[in-house]
Amino acid sequence: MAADPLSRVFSALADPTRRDIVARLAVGDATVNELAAPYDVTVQAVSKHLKVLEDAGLVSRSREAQRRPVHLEANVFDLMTKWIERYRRQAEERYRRLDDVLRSMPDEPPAPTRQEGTPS
Amino acid sequence: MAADPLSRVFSALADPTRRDIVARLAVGDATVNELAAPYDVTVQAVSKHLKVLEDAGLVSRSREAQRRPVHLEANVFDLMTKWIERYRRQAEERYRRLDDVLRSMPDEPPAPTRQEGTPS
DNA sequence: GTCTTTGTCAACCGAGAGGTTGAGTACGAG
DNA sequence: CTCGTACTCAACCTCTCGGTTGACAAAGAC
Repeated sequence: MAADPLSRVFSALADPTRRDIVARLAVGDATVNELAAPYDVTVQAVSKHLKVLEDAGLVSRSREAQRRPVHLEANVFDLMTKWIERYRRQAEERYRRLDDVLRSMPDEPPAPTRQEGTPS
Repeated sequence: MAADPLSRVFSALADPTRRDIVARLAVGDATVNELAAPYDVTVQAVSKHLKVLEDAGLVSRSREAQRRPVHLEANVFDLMTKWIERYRRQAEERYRRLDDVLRSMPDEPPAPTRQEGTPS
């Protein structure tokens, strides 16, 4: 089922229906039937989607009579955001440095490390 | 192949190998063979992973003799970050409001809207 | 008690993902 | 031109995913 938490969260949100459900839940808690209403799929299918979201930690389900209100756990987003920010920053930093290097390189390329066009 | 861009990006990053490749590329561009080296899978498999990343817009491949240097396109992360931030903020805002309501509710619960026990 | 509502579980199905091997392409080196 | 290197394309295989139907559990309503 994808062992690591990060894979679970990413793959949970890789489905448009599930992202839609998350968007709906951001407004407020809802029952399974309420969540299923907008889509032309069976309630069972939505129940499966909720299980995926729950396994990813994005959602929690409590018990209340025969209803199972679904609640969005927004804090799990942090896991993704941290991962994304880390590599974006790293890549942008690298880009900035490369830019500096290119700027401080008037004519003579001093032994390129690897990857280089050094066009004409 | 998942029509919408957001699904493509999320599902591209749902695989640990692909996230690893992204992490590697954040350090600097690399060829397919260099990227394949750390893993015990064939070069073809890595090439497929790169195609997925490329289709998601996370990566670009140029031509340089017979090498195909792979480059990380960090700006696509924005798509995800925006989506995530939107609903996280919304959910947190909702939580804050609920908190306010609970705080400004001394004893008497004034007509519960939905979902409520309010026993006896 | 029986009936209805709400939701889950199990089994099945078709499509796609991720892996393999094998052949083919593109390019520089000799 | 021939050879080796770097990579991709095609076919195949297995396993997972999203959907279905059908049966079941749990808890009010009557």
